[in-house]
Amino acid sequence: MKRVTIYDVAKEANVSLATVSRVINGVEIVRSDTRDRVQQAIEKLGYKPNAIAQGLALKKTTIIGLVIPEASFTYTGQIINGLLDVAKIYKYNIMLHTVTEGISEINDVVENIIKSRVDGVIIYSDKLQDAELSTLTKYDIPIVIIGNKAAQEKISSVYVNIEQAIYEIVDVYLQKNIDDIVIIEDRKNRNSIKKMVSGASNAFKKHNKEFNGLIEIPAEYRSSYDFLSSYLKKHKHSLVLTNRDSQAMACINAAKEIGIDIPNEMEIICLIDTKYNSMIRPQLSSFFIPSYDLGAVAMRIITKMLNNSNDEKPVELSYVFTPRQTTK
Amino acid sequence: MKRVTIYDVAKEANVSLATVSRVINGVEIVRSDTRDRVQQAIEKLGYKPNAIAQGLALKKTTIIGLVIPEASFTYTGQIINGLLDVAKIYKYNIMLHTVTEGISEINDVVENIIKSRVDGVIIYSDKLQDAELSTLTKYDIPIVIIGNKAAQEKISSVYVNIEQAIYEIVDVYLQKNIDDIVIIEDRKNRNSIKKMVSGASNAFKKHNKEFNGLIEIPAEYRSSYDFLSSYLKKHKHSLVLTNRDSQAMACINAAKEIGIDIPNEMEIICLIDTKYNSMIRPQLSSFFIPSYDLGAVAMRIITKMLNNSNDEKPVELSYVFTPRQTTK
DNA sequence: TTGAAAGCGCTAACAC
DNA sequence: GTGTTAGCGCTTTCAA
Repeated sequence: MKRVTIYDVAKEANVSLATVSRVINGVEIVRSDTRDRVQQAIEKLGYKPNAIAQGLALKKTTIIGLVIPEASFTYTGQIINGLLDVAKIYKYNIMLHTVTEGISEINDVVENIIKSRVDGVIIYSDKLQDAELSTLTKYDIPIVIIGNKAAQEKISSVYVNIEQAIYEIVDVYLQKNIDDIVIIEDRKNRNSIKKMVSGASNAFKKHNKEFNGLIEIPAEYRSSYDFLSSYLKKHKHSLVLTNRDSQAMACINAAKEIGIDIPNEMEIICLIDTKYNSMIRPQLSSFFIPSYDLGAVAMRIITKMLNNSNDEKPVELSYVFTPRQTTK
Repeated sequence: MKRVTIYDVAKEANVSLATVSRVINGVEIVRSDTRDRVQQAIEKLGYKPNAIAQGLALKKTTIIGLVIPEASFTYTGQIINGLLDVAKIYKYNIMLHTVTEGISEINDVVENIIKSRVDGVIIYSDKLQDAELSTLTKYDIPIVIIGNKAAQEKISSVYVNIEQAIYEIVDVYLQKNIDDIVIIEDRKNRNSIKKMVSGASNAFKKHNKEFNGLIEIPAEYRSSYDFLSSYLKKHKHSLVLTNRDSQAMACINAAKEIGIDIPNEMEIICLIDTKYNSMIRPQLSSFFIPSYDLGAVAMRIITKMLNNSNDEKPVELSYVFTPRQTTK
C-alpha cells in the first residue's frame, strides 16, 4: 500500500493540509460538513497520521523510555503492567531498555535514550548512578525513579521504604529476644541489600546490639542451594531475611533437606512478594510490595511532570507484612 | 540545555549541515581534518542526532514494536530478554505493547503501531487474529509471530511444536496402557490449549481411543486450587497435563492436601518451563521451551526481513522433555 | 571533498 | 472557517 500522507487526504477531500490537520487533532473550528468530507477521505484512503512527523513538528514524541534490569521479570513484570495501563490512558508509548553490567553498555542506553527524544524516562535499576542521571537531566529529560528515593533535584521518584520495613520486622524479633538474624545477599541487588542491612543495623542499634549477619551466597539458584545445604548444616539461625523469592526457596529447600523445621527451628521472610510466595509449600512469609502501583504511580508522575514541569515530590508507597507459613 | 541541532554543529565547525551529517553517519568521503573539526564541535556542544528527524528523513525509525499479553512475565520475560539482546546488536529499539481482552483495545494497539511507524512488529499473543494481522500487512509492516506458525503469506514466525510435544508424551503413556490423562485449561491460553488437546487427541487416535479429558478450571491460582481440591477428591487421574507452572502447582498442592501421592498415584507434566519448576517440591516435570531463543530468533528474523524484504520461512525450535519429580 | 537545496509529513501562526 | 507558509532536524542528490 502506498504510504498515504496528509497531503493525499487533503487532495481527496478538496481542502488544505491545515484543515486535515485540524480534523485529526480534533480542533473544533472546522465546519461539520467539511469535517465529514475529510473523515471520509481518511477512511477511504486508510490514512494514519505519521507519529514521527508529528513528533518532529511538535517537538514531542509521546514516548516514555523505561529502563529495567535484565533477567527476571517475575517482579518487574508487575511494574510494567502498572506502567502500561496508565500509559494507555494518557496515550503514551513505552520504549523498553534493559541494563545489565558494564559501564559501556549503560552509556549506550543513556545515549540511546537521548537520541530517541523520549518525553521522559522511568528508571527501575540500581545501575544508573548519579553520573548517568545527570547527563539525562542535562538534556532536559524528565526522570522518575522507581524503587529509590531520588537523590537529585529535578528527579522524581516512587518507592517503598525497605529500610523501614526491615527495621520494623527485625525490631519485633529483637523484642522477643531473638537476635540470631541473618540477611542473605547474592550480589545481584546490591542497593536493596544495603538498605535491608541498614534497617537491620538500626534495629540492632536500638537494642544496643550490633548487626553482622550478612551472608553472601552464589547468584544462581542451583549453586546457592548447594551452598546453603552445607552452610545450614553448621550454622543455625533463627531468622533468615532474603530479598528475592528464589533465595528464600533455596533456603527453604536446603533446610528441608537437612531436616531443619520451618518455621519452628528457623523462620524465613522474603522482602519481595511474587505470586509464587503463596503457591510454594511452606508458603513464604513476605512483605507485600505494591509493584503494580509502583509502575502506575511512576507513569502518573511523569505525565504530571510533562504538563506542569514543576518537579514532583517523591512518593512513598506502603508495604504490608504478610505472614504465611515460614514464620511462627 | 538548549537543544543543539546539526545546524549548530555545522556553524561551530565552519562546515555545512551536509558535512556534519556525513560525519555522524560515518560516510567515508570526508577529509580527516574536517572530520576532526566536526567531531570536536559535536563533543563541545554535546550534540546528539535527533532520531525522530532521522526517522522522518529516512522513512525508517529503527524501532520494532513488540506485542505481548499482559499479566505474567515469568515466561514472557525470557522472550523479551532474548529479543532485547539481539535488538541491541542491531541497534533497534523496542516499543512495548500489551493486549488483554477487548476487541477495541486490540484495535487501539494496531492503530498505535501503524501510527508510530515502527519498522516491524513482533507479536507474541493469541489475541491478534488474522484480521488484525492483515491490516498490519496492508500497511507494509513486517511481522514475526512468536509461538505460532504463521498462517498467512508475508508473515514470518518462530515457534515450538507444542502439538507434537504433547502427542509424543501422551503416546508414551498410552503405550504403557495409561489412558486416564487430562489436560487442564484455564481459558487464558486458549490457543495453546487447543494445540495441546489436538496433540493428545492424535495420540489417542493412534491407539484407537478417543481423548476427552479436557477439564476447565478457574483462571486465578487461588480459585483453581480450591476447585482442584474438591475435584480431585472425586476424580482420580493418572496424568495431568498443564500449560503453566501455576496450574501445575495448584494441582500439586491440591493433591498433597488430599493425600494423593505424586508421582505414584498421579503424575503431572507442565508444558512450559520456568525457573520455578526446579525450585518447588516436588520438582515439576516439564518441557523445556527455549523462550530466550524464541525472542532472539524472532528479532533476527525481523532484521533479515528488513534487509532482504524477501519473506523468511517459519522457524521451528525444538523442545526437550525434562522429567523431574512429578513423573515416575 | 564540500555545499546548496529539496524533501520527509506534520503543526501552527498568520492571512484571507 | 479555511488556506498559505514557515519551520521541526535531518538525509541525500546534484553541483561546484
